[in-house]
Amino acid sequence: MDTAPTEREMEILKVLWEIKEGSVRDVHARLQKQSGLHFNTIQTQLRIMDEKQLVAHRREGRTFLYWPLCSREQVSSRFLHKVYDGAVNELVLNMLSSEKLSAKDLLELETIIAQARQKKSRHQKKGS
Amino acid sequence: MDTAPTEREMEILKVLWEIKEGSVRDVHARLQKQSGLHFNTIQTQLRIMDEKQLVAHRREGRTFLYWPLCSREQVSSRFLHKVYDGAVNELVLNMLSSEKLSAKDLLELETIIAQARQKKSRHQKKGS
DNA sequence: TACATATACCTAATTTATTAGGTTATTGAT
DNA sequence: ATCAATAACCTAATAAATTAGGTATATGTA
Repeated sequence: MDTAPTEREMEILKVLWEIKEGSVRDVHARLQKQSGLHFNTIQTQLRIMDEKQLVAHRREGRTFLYWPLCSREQVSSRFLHKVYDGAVNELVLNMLSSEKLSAKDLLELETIIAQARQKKSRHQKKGS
Repeated sequence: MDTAPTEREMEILKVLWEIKEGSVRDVHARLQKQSGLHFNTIQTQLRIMDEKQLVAHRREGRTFLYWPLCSREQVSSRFLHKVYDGAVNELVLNMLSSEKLSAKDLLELETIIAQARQKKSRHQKKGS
C-alpha cells in the first residue's frame, strides 16, 4: 500500500476488513443497498485495487476471492501522519471534543491507555 | 464542507490551519520545497477550494487572503465515521499498536482522558 | 515615463477515479 | 443437449483532480 485508498476504495476495503475474504458478488451484495453500484463496477474496482496492491486475490473454482492487503491500522496511521504529522495526542484531543463520548466510553479509553502504559514501563525496566 | 478534501487539498488546508490566513504566495512558499508545485497551480487549487467552500477569501489590497472553512477536527471526525463508523476506542486502540508512543506520551494521553471523564461526570451529576 | 514584478483571471491539457456495457466461457438445471 | 445464470475479461465513456500556460492589470522602482 503506497497509494492511499480513494473514497470508493475505502468502502470496498471496509467490506473486506469485515468479511476477511470475499468474491466480487460478496462485496457487491454488501455495497448494493447503500450505493446501488453495478456488479461490474465493483469487479473493475477490485481489479484496479489488485493492480495497486490494495488487495490480492486467489482463485476458488471459477470465482476470484479477494482480501485486503492494507489494514485499517495502516490507513489510520497514514491519516495520522498526513493530517497531524504523527501527533496522536492532538488527534485524541480533537476526538474528545468533536465526538460525544459517554462516561463509560471514556473510562474504557482510559483503561486501554493505562494498560498500554503499564505494559510499556514494565518492558522498559526489563530493558527491551 | 460537505465534500471531503482531496489529497492535495489536505496539504493546502494544513498550511492554512497553521498560518490561519494567507495569500497564494504564502501557501505556495510553504509547499514549494516539498512539492515543487507552480504558483498558478496553488492559485487554481485555492480557487476551486473556494468554490467548494473548503476555504474562503477576502481582498487585502491587490491580493487575496484565504482561510480554511474546514477544521482539522472536522476532517478527523469525518475520517472516524468513514473508517470506524464512529468507534473512537477502536481508532485509539489501533493508534496504540501502530504508533510507537513513549511512556510520557501515554501518561499525557491518560491524563487528557481522565480529565475529560471527570469533567463529564461532574456535569452529569449537575444534570447537564 | 518605462520597465520589471506580482497579482488575479481565464483556459485547457493531462491524469486519475468512477462507472458500466458488451463478450466469452463455464457451470448447473431442465 | 439446451438454456439460463454467473463468472472473468475487455473496453471505453464520463467525471473529477491536478497541473500549469497565457493574458491583463496594477504597483513600485530606476
